[in-house]
Amino acid sequence: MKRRVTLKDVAKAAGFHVSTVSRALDPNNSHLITAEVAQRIRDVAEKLGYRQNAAAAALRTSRTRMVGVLVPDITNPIFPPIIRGVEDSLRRHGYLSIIGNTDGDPKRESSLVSMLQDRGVDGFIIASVELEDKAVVSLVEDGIAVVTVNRRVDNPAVSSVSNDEGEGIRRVLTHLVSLGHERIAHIAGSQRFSTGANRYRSFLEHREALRLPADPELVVFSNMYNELEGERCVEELLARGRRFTAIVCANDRLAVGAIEALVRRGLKCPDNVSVTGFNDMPMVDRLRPPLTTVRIGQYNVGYQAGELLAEMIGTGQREASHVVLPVDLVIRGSTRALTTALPEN
Amino acid sequence: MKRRVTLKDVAKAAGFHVSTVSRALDPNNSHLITAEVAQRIRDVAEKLGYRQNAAAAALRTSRTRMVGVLVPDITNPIFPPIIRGVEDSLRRHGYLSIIGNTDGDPKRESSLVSMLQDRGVDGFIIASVELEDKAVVSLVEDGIAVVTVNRRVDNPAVSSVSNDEGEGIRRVLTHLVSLGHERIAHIAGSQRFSTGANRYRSFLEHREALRLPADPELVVFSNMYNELEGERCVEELLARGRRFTAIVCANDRLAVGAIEALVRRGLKCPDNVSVTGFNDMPMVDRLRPPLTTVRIGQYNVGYQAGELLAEMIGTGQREASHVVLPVDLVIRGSTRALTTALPEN
DNA sequence: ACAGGGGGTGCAAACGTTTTCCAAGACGCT
DNA sequence: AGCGTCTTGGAAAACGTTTGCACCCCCTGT
Repeated sequence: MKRRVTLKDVAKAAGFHVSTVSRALDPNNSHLITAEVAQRIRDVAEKLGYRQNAAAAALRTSRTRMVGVLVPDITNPIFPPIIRGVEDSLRRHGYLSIIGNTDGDPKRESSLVSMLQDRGVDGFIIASVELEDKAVVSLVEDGIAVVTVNRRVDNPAVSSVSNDEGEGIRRVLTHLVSLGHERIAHIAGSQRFSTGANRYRSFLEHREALRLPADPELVVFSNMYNELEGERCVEELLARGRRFTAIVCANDRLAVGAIEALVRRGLKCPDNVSVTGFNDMPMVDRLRPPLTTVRIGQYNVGYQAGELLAEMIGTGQREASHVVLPVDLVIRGSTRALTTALPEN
Repeated sequence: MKRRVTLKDVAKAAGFHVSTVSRALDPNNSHLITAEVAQRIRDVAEKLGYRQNAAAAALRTSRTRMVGVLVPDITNPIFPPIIRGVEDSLRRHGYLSIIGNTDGDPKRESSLVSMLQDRGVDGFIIASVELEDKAVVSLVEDGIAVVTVNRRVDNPAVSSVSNDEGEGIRRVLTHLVSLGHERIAHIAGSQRFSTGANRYRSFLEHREALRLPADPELVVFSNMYNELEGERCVEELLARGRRFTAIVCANDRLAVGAIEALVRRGLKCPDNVSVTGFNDMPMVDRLRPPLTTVRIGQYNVGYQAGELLAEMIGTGQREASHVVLPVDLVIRGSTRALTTALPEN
């Protein structure tokens, strides 16, 4: 384990002062140095295998070129592509991403945030955000660069990159209507999450625009985005005894659970009930039936968030911007036309 | 954005020298200080909201309390639970994990490694490893703490935490044999990966031990762990015209592709051919048919790797150890007894 | 009583950069 | 030729910690 090559070593070898070497090696300052000298220095540095000591640079500049990336749980298949997008984007700008899992717990989130602040990260990308998230808001108020991704905080001063959820829901509903469905239920996400709230709001909005029956009993709220909750919500829906021919779920995992519960109750999807999801998670195209869902550009959302953050850090600009990316409806086997031959029950 | 509180501030406020403060705040050195003084200093630090400047500490000690975690692709559902385990374990020891995706590309891997070395990480956990991985081996030779996880490098000096793959394959084979299968095919993983090589070797070994027909034409090698390769391999198997009643796949994704290709050729799983996977990925229990597979403790593998690495870093111990964790056979619907009369039909 | 010892604290020197401030020389302009 | 401006590169001061060493004081044993 040999000692690392420092600026001083390079300076000695090249016959210049360390400050000159520092300038020559920094693309932003190398113009202060005669091109020829700079080149010679770079050659020597290369030959000696010089590598900047990040800690020293960070100490001097108080910039670490690291950013914190907070997600609820990397194990949830929605997030890896987003993270991947973030990383790919940020790496191109020379930033390293440090990922933390919050488990959707505000305590854990703020503990992670302060842990990362101790490490001096230059900014945050946060996917793990509730509608009211004081930790995030206070970061922004402290002038730290923050971009929320996928979800959004209830405060326009916080930059965000998200999907056009309203459009996704609109597409789902018009698709179902075009298949003849009218009594359409909704398994909504938790209203603490911006996704849950958005999709629910859009559901109401477009249901009205499409002049569908506005029965409040057709909406049931889940507490978490998982299969079990999907099952529970279907049970509850059935218990209410209202007739419905389709269910719009706020999320794929809810939809998977919903289908499971329907089958258990002897109802077939899509024969008796059409079901839609949201997100287009991996594998949902391989289920029986393959899930009709809204595809969001997960990687792209992450990538754009990375770009936005890099720009905010680079320019010091703190004015919030809000990027909304388009979504696609993916029609598969879990939705089917409502034929009149079906019994009214 | 107020200035950060430094040791000096605390020292001034508490009326002690900064070195005393430093010692009081460091659990490893606080015993050098009168308990009462140490407590008073800690109180002051707390009140002022002192937070250590990680860059300065890293510069001084040349330890960053960060580790690099390299995986092929975080988007592959095998890895998130492993990463999660690694992170949870390392965080408990005060380390932050930096994740990098290598895409299985040795160039990218070594570029990431050196990028992380520049950042001065204290060690590496590497899941993205080929049987011969010079980058990894040279890290170890340089005295850097490295643990490979899930996969293993072809050099006993490199510590590893992995699954008992041989046992997994043995269980699969004995399960199939107990169902009456004899002509069992194998879709092997790429032999560049330790997983692929291990599972193939175990397949041969236990096939012989179980006195099954040893037809080399019943083995086909995939190039990558994905569904498309699974399909291709089944096509190839069918093209060879050998009879087989079961396929042991080196990986769940290969199995999913295999079933798809079988169906396309009019063969039903499990009715005509039983298929098994490996890994027990999320969702494979919800496929039709649900996949019989080998469950590996992904989270635990990661967690153990984290523990091992933390110990290596802490003690400076570089002697390699190899942890092998047990696996489980999960029997689901993709395997069925080979009988002419199906009772449950 | 005094030497020796040890525990507790202060001092100051690093760690490797970046960057401000200067000096000196080059060059252009009148 | 003289003056001012620009370019180039050197000196040195930080950045905030940790840590070997010196120092002081008090305690103890002979």
